[in-house]
Amino acid sequence: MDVTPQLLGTFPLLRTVSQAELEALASSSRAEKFSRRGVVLDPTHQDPSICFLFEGRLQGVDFTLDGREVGLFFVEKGDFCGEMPLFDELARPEYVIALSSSLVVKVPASGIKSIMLENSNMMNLLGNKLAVRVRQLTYQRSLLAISNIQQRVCSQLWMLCADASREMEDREALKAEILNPPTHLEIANMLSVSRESVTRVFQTLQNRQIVRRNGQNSLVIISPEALRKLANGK
Amino acid sequence: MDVTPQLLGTFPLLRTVSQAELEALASSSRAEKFSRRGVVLDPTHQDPSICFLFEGRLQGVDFTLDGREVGLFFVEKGDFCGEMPLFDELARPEYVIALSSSLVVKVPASGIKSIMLENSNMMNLLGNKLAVRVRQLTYQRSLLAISNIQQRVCSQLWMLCADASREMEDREALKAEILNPPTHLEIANMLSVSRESVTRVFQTLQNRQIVRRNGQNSLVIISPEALRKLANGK
DNA sequence: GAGTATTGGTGATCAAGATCACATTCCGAG
DNA sequence: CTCGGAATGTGATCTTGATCACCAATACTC
Repeated sequence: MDVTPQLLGTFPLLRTVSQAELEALASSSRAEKFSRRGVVLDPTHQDPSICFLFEGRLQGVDFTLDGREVGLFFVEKGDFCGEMPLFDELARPEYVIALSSSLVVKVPASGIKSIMLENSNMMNLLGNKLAVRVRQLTYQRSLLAISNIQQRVCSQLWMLCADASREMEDREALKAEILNPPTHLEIANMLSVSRESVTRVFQTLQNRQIVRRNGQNSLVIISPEALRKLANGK
Repeated sequence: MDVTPQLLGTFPLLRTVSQAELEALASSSRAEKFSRRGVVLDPTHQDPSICFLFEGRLQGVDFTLDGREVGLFFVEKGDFCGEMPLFDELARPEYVIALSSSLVVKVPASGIKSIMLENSNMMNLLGNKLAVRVRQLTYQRSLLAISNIQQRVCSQLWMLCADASREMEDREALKAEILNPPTHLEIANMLSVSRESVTRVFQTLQNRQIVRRNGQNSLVIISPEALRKLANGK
């Protein structure tokens, strides 16, 4: 499918890129469709590209030594992913799949790289992205270091909760709803605990009226305060 | 203590910075000495700085929710740390302490930031640093996801081994010696297992002639191959 | 609407590793 | 040299969560 310079210009990262450069990028880019669970980025692939998400939802995943799949981060509409090779020639640890049917624009990393070296606004956005990633990973690391399972699950829920409220641009009040919550199995894999343990934690949370399922794509946090306390082991 | 522009110029990151800019940086920098376990960087501190290590050895650390200290990465002579605030205004998750008596030069982040926006070589080095950090964290994350303790400890040893060989610029042959190895307790904290478990793993490794203590600041990997096998659960 | 895959729920058993309680060795400081 | 504090070594016990073996509900497909 064809990619127009106008389309590329709608993405925040490329807002400050000149018309001429956008045209050059557009001509070497291509739009691709992926269905649910389609592999958008594969680290083994040569010729790396940056993926701009036009429609749908993506997820960065990793694999444990024993082959389980673990969700790492989400990519929402208007955002991009695959930026690691811009800074690091070595094999990047990036696997990205589509969570729902998605439309992405793939732009070769080389093209972006030459532009970004001259464009400090872009550099800043990219650097910021990496910094956010470092913070996220550090937090995930600290989650995995928690030995008590109940705390671990609650902390993860707490993080999802915080993520959700950030997206809502509602920074003050913590939004007490998680949309499209991961399944028990997915949470279990993220935290490397057994699926059954996650289910049991959810049972006690529901019994104590701390969370509630609201249909299959919404989880309501009734009492964020109680959740936070459990997450901190009180 | 006074900082000369010449001194700053010796650091790889600042090699491409002009004399005039180095002078400006030098005048707002200061050299500081830290003794073992001194706090070099504190995230709660306002007015962030980049730390260039002139002499000694530093370590980035994090704290678990229950207050244990966990080593994350090392900073060697000639390297720098504290770069996160250059890309991210928000609270950075960086605590850096001195492992041995160290001499560092602290340069205000604001000064570096304005220079790096114009200096694409510097930008590249900084971006690369962040990318390396992301890869490291991803790997550490995957270590913590391993459920078997023996595998976990062996994987960590394997990583230390790889780190050591990278520093030696001896990329081909894996160096079979770890200098200044962490104590059992430190390894235990990194992997969030009990200190006793680490000791027991080391016992079996020594019994099987896979590793050997060589004085108190060297650990020799006699059979890297056997170690790798254990790390992969074989 | 029937059949199948996915998700969620629950008890019983079991093993790995945490915890506790020590002993020992090592090392630096005075 | 001696003292004190790390670091290491090792058994005994106990707890937690993994594993197994199911069932129930739901939703996805044909």
